[in-house]
Amino acid sequence: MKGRVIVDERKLKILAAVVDEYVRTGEPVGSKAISKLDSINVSAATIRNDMAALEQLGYLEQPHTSAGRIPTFKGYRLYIDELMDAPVLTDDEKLRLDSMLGDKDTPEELLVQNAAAALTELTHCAAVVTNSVPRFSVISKVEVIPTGKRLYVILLITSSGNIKNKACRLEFDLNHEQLEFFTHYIEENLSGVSVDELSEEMFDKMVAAVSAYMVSLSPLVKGICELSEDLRHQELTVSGSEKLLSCDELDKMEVVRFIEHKNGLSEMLEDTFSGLQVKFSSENDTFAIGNSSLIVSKYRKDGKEAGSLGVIGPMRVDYKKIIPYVEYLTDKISYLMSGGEDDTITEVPDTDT
Amino acid sequence: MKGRVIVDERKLKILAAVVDEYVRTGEPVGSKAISKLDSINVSAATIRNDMAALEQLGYLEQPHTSAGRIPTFKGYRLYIDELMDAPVLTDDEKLRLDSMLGDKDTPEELLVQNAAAALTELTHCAAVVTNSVPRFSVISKVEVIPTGKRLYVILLITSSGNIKNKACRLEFDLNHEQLEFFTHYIEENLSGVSVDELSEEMFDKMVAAVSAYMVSLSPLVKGICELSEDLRHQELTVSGSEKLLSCDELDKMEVVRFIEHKNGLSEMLEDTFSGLQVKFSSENDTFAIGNSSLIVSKYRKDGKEAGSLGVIGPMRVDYKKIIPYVEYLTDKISYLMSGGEDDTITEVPDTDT
DNA sequence: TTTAGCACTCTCACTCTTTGAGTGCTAACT
DNA sequence: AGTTAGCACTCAAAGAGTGAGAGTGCTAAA
Repeated sequence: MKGRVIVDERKLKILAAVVDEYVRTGEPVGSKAISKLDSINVSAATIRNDMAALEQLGYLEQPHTSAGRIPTFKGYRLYIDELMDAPVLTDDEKLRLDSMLGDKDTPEELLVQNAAAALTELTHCAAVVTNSVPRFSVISKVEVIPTGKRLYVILLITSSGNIKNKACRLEFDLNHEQLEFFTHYIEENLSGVSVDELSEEMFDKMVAAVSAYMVSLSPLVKGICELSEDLRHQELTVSGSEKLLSCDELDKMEVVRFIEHKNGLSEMLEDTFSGLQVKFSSENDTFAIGNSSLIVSKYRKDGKEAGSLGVIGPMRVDYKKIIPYVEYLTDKISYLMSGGEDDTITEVPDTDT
Repeated sequence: MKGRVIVDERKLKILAAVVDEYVRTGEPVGSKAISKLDSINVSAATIRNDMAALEQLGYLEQPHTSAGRIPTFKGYRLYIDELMDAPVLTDDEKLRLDSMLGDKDTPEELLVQNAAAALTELTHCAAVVTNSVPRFSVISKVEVIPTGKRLYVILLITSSGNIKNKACRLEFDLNHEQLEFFTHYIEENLSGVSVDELSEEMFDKMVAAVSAYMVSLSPLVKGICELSEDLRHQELTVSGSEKLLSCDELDKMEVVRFIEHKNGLSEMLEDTFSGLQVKFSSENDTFAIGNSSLIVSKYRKDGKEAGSLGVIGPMRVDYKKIIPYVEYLTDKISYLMSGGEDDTITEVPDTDT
C-alpha cells in the first residue's frame, strides 16, 4: 500500500501494448517485450512496476509467477472501449468484402449467409447470424386451404415476407360457408396485428370464440398459434463452429456443448442495442463457452432492425480487424437490403479511388 | 512364405473373438486375452500365429509392435457379414423399444423421431432419419396466392403430406383471369404427377407454354420448379450428433464439420437397398467422418419404401446390439405406418410371453 | 500342428534435471 | 519522486533416463 495506484497515461499505453502483443503472439507478454516496442520508451523495470499496478487493478493477470501478463476481460473491456485506436478498412478490403457479400440482386437470405461465410473465412472464428422477424412486422395474410379429407393447410404470411405453413387435421370436413366464416374471422382478428403482440391468451380467446361457432375448428386456431410461435422465434444460425474447436484457449467440451445447444446465445443476442457490441462470456454467465467473446452488430432493413451478424471467438481475438469487418458488413447489408437507401451510411457504395 | 495362409475355421473364430473383445474393451487385444476365453482353447502361441496370418490377410492390424491387434474395416466387414452370430432381442428389450416408439396412433413424423431418440439413447451414437418423400407420392395441389403488390406465394402439396412454399416476385400484377389461367394450367399439368417424374425439361416446357400466354408468368413456373427440387431432395435429420463428439476414435474436427454440413451422408444413404446395411466410411470416400460406420435400414409404408433409419457411430461399435435394434425399429415402424399390415413382419405386435 | 519358452520391442508413466523466461525487490541514479 | 540496473528467485516446459508391463516373433521340443 505504498501510494495509491493511479491509471496514468503510461499505464494505459502499456495495457494497450500488452493487449496488442498478446493478441498477436498468443503468448503471455513480459516487460522486456513491451520495452522493446517503439511506442514505449521506458525500461523494463519501470514497465514491471506498472504492470504490477495494472494487475492489482484487475486489468492484467499472470498464468503463473514466472510468466508474462495476459489481459483479463476487464483489461480487454478497457482496451476495446477506450484504448483501441479506431481502425479503418482499406479500399482493397472493402472491395474484397463486397465481392464476398453480393449485390442488390442477391437474395436477402443469401446475403447474410455470405456475410457469415466471409466472417468465418476472414476471422477464423465462428459466425453467428440471426434472421430475426422484425418486431414491427405484422400478419398480412392467413389462409386455410383444404387439401384432402379433413386435411387443411394453414398459411401465415407477414408483412416482412415470412411465410409459414402447417398441415392440420380436423375431425370433420368444413363446408364452404364454415371455411369462409373461419378465414374471415381470423383475418379480421389477426391481419395487421404485429408479430410482437401475438400471445397465448389472444389465441385462447380466439379458440373460445371459434368454438362457440363450431367446436372442431379449434385445431385450426391452435395450428395458427403454433405457427405464430414459430414466427416469433428468431432464427439463429451459427456457421463455421468447427473453427472454435481449433482455438486452444477455449475449452473443447464447452465448445461441443455450445455447438449442440447454442446455450445462452440467443439470450446474449437479445439484449443487444443497435450499435456494434463486444460481449465477453465472463460478463454474462448464461453463455456456455468460457473465455469467449461475441462481437455483434445489427443490420437494418429500411431503417428498422432486421437481424444481427457477428463473430464468436476466443477473448483473444483481433478486435482491431474484426470490429471493422462486422461494422462494414452490417452497414453494407443494411444498405443492400434497403435498396441502397439506408440513411446511416451514404458513402459506402462508392468504392472509387 | 512358408505355406499358404488359409482362413480356416479357427482363424475365423479368433477374428470374431478379437472383434468382440475389442468392441467390449476398446483396447487392442492380445493373444493371451483370447486364449483365456472359453470359446477358444488353444494356447496363446497358436493364437499369435493365427493372428499374424489374419494380419497378413488384412483383417487385423497392430497400432504398434508391442500392442495387441485391432480389427481393420475389412475385419469388421467379414465379422458382420459372416461371423457374427445373429442375436435376438429379448421380449423385455422389445417392450422397451415399443414403449419408446409409440403406437398406431402416434403421428408418423413422431414415430421416426422417437425411433431416432431411442437409438441415440440406447446406442450412444448419432441417429439418422430420412423422411424421404416417397418416390411414388404425387403432387396433390398447387396454389398461387397473391400477397402483395407483384408478390405471390406458391404452395406445393404432395399426396404424402409434404408442403413447400416460396415467395415469388413478378414484374406485373396478375388480374383474376390471368391467375385463374395460370393455376388452372399448372394444376392440369402437375397434379397427379409423381415426385419422381418431375424434371427440369418438364418445367422448361411449361415455361415456354406459359410464356406464350404471358411472359412475366415464367418466374412462377421457375418457383414451382425450385420447390419441386426441394421436394425431391429427401429430408434428412441427424439427431444426437453430439454423441459423436465424445467418441475418441473419431476426429472432432471431422465430426463438427459433419454436424454442420452433413457431408456425404445423403449420398451414402441414397445407394442403399432395402435390407439392413452396414457401411464404413473407409469404403466410401464421400463420407466425412473417418473411422465411422453407418448402420441403416429402410422402413416401409404400405409395402413401399418410405425412409431410412440408422445409426452413425465409430467403427468400433456394438454391432450385435445395434443391428437388432435398427432392424426391429424399422420393421416396427413399417408395421405401424401400414396400420399393422406390413407383410414382412407378422409376429412383431404380439409381445406376450 | 501345437505349445512352451525366451529374447526382443515398444509404450507409458515416472522422476530428475536443465533451461529460459520473467518476476519482485533493493539499491543506486537522475 | 520516479526511474533504472542488477540480482536472486520461481516456475513451466522440455528432455533424458528408467523400470514396468504387455505383447510379439521365433525357435525348438512335444
